[in-house]
Amino acid sequence: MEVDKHLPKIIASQIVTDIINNVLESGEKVIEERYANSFGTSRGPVREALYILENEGMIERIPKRGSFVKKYNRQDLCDLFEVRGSLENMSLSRLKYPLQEDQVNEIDQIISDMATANMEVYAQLNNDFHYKVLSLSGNEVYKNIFSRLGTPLITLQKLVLETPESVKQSYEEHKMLWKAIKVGKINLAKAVLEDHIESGKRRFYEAVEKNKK
Amino acid sequence: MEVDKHLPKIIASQIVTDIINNVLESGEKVIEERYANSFGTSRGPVREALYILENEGMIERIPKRGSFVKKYNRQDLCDLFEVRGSLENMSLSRLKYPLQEDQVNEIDQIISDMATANMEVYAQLNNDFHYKVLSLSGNEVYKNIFSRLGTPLITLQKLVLETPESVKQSYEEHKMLWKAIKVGKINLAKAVLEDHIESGKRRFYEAVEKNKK
DNA sequence: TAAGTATAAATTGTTAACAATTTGTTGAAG
DNA sequence: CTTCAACAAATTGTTAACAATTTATACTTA
Repeated sequence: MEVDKHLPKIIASQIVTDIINNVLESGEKVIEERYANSFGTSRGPVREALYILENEGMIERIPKRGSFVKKYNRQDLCDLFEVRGSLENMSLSRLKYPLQEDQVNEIDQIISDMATANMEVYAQLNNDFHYKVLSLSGNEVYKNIFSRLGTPLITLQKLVLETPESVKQSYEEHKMLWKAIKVGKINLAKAVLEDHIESGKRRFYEAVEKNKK
Repeated sequence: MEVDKHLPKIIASQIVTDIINNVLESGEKVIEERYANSFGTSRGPVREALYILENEGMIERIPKRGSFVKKYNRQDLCDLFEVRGSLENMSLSRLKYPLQEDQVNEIDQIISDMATANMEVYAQLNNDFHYKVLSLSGNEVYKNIFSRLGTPLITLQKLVLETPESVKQSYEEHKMLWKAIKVGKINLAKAVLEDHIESGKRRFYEAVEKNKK
């Protein structure tokens, strides 16, 4: 990971961490001055961080009221899955073969890392995988939109991937998808992707039901 | 139009106007102090306006370098069309009949206004139409993403809708699409939408070719 | 002239104080 | 007990000055 000296981004990343770890709860107000104090800065950079996070879909800013941790309901999260999948599906139509070797190697590495990753790491690798696959098409617009959808999904992947079995199943799906892409079977890849999205949604619903109890 | 007293939004809207009217050219640097002076404010609110516009895809902010009017190439714009269409397509699957009467009336009104609108107004109405259609599904995530794609498209619609004939053709397409939605023929609507996207892209390419000369 | 370097100017980043607004609290009136 | 108004506290919005950085300019040297 590269170190980013841009202060607002550092603060933004800390806020995301706090959201993931439930230091900040869903719907909670994020008070500028508190983060300013905890970083020993003024409110300016915190403000900018909040704008960045609004862009990433983690924060909802209401003028003169404040910034709140964005609440997603079940439907919202399924929609995020769905839109992300749809973008990825479209990007598959754009692939140019042969694929670039370095990009292939990167994704190979992600798949390989997935095999032994714990839940937290897996959630991040999962996001990386989908981002890299989308990036294969070289499409800037898709990449841009994707990166705006990804962050909320990472935070919820932890919930979805509750059991080792669901991680295992997700892993197998990724391996299958990647194989289909590598050998250029686009239509197969699209079908696998569609299945992957469906089972992702299903796992998500199951996890939510479980958490209710 | 409602008056918004939130200063950064007012400034943001002025910057968008300047971009549309080519007062600010594509790729040009937007200097904070100039807008601060022209509004008689400090740089703070201008800064926030630029954050907002970054979120809307109109501005690209590069840390410590500045804010630039975002450049879109032909491929980017086609992709924006495509993603917007894809979102709209997905939302069509979510429609619940009977449609809400007030929403139907609003869209009827837009279609009606389109008949006599000039190019500038038409571009805005066009965006409104697609947004309202998407909103019929009540899907917050789709609406959210859509509103992040829309602004750059408005600015370019003026280019696409150069001739009265292309406006006329676009108008007929919208009428057809809306009719199909109203009578609940979703699959027909999807087909019409797909055509609409394709012809939109085609008109865009033609416009670009023309402008080259 | 060309390339590189020191300097100056312009611009963005950050801060701390103040203004405006919203939110919370208390107490009086019904 | 509830409702409402006045006040107090907390928080966001804005400002102006200063710091850090980038960009432009002029100058030196080969």
